[in-house]
Amino acid sequence: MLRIACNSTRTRKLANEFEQGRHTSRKNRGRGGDGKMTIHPTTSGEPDTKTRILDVAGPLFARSGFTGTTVREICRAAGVNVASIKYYFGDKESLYLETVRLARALRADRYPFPDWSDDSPAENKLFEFVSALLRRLMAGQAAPWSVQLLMRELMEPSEACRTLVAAHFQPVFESLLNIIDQLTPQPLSRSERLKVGFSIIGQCLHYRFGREVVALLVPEKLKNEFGIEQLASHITQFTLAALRADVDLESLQNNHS
Amino acid sequence: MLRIACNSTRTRKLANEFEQGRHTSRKNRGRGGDGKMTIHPTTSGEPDTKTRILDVAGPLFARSGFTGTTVREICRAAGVNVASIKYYFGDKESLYLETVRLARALRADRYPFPDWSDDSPAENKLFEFVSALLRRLMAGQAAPWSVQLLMRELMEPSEACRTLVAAHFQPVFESLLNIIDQLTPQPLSRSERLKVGFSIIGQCLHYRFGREVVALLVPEKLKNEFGIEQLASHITQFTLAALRADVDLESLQNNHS
DNA sequence: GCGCCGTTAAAACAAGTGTTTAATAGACTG
DNA sequence: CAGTCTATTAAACACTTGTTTTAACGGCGC
Repeated sequence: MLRIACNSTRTRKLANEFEQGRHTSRKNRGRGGDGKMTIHPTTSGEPDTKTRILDVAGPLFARSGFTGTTVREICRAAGVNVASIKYYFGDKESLYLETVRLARALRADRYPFPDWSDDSPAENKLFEFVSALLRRLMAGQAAPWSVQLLMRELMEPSEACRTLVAAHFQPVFESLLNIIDQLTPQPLSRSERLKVGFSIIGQCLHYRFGREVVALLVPEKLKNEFGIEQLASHITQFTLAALRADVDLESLQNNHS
Repeated sequence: MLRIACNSTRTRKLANEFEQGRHTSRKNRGRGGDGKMTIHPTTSGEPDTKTRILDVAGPLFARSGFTGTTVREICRAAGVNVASIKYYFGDKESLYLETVRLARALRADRYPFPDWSDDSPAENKLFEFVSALLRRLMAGQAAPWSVQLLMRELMEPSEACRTLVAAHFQPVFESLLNIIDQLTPQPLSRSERLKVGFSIIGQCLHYRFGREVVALLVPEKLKNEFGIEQLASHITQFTLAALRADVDLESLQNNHS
């Protein structure tokens, strides 16, 4: 079971660690940022301005996206002046990039995808994978902002952090492919392997991306049969059945033109 | 095979027919719009201003969405003054609504989903369905703007036309459910039926919604194995296999807690 | 002619946007 | 204390957004 509560104190701490080696963005023409890096002038427990901005920008960007979030909104929430963004990050886009990087760092540290020991049967691993993915996708409001932000980037990556996001999701997908390998007695072709992988995460992602359609098409009284556990169970069964019977269908390959 | 070319002359004509019974929006405080409906003052072939706006707003909204499109952009493209939008539609949102309605009318008239005769085997119907859906989803730039716009609304419906869009996609989904019924010897439970339907369209939609991820995860040299025909073939086989073997898996139902 | 009416045009409006300036306060150093 | 550097502020800047005003144009009946 995944913990999805977000400890804000820990977030701030990690944000601080993270900024140490990172905060020289290319457009940083401000007087702050790079330089001799004085250790916090105020020795009180109060987090400094830069940390406060990052702390508050994450959830906002995660909720409303890049263009949907204004710098004034961020600064108001953080209780700082609008000029601080230029001072510490250069411009809005650099702040966004920094936020995505922070999200990735938080996620990698605290929410690694389960790396199951090899003794459990592959069927269980598949269920666990689907279940975990669904949980993250559907958490929505309840999910930590880092998850929301990365999911948003997964849907429509910004040009700037496309590779960053790819690097983040690649190993997840890779572990799914490994599970698939364990489920298929004879190895699939490279492209078949990928397509099966996409069929699985496609079934999962649909409940997020197509959330609105699902809500419209499922009658109210059946909604209680669409819980995460039940969906994960269905997707797992559907996939296992497809993989079991896959061999019989090779003959149908060229049935259609 | 579906025709996806968009005849602009025909579009204009339909737009005119369409406006006849429709163009009294609630916020229409302008002098034009409702009233005695004078038949085109200029008898030349040149389309009037309202039609020109609608004609040009459709593709723009389809490409960039509601907030991504500015009224000035529309008016510049249509060669009309910005005030015309208030005059004919009241405001931007009403124009957008009108555009969605027009898209729906165009789609319903010209691109009905295939309503196969009952003699062809259900397996073929499934392939045709998946193939048609994929084609519409992936057409992207090449698709008529009406399809693009409705697909956009499918992903994130505007509050205003949620029911409109639902009414549009409902019968499509219904026909998929019918195909599923024909493929399963003993009838599925109501929720199972829906879940199988979602598994199918989920696999399809993923190649649109998760387009970016797919592009990142498929190595360049395998890209040619991800054409629409091949994907449709895979999804069809995957689904058929799952449905065939579905019975054996009922026992696994309560395997996980 | 004259006024009427539907239509269009240019300009202004008010409220945003990201960004930048110039000034200020507060430390620390010489 | 003066000087310098960091940090922060209020205000302005330049621009875009949707919307609205005001005036002018052009055909029409009288």
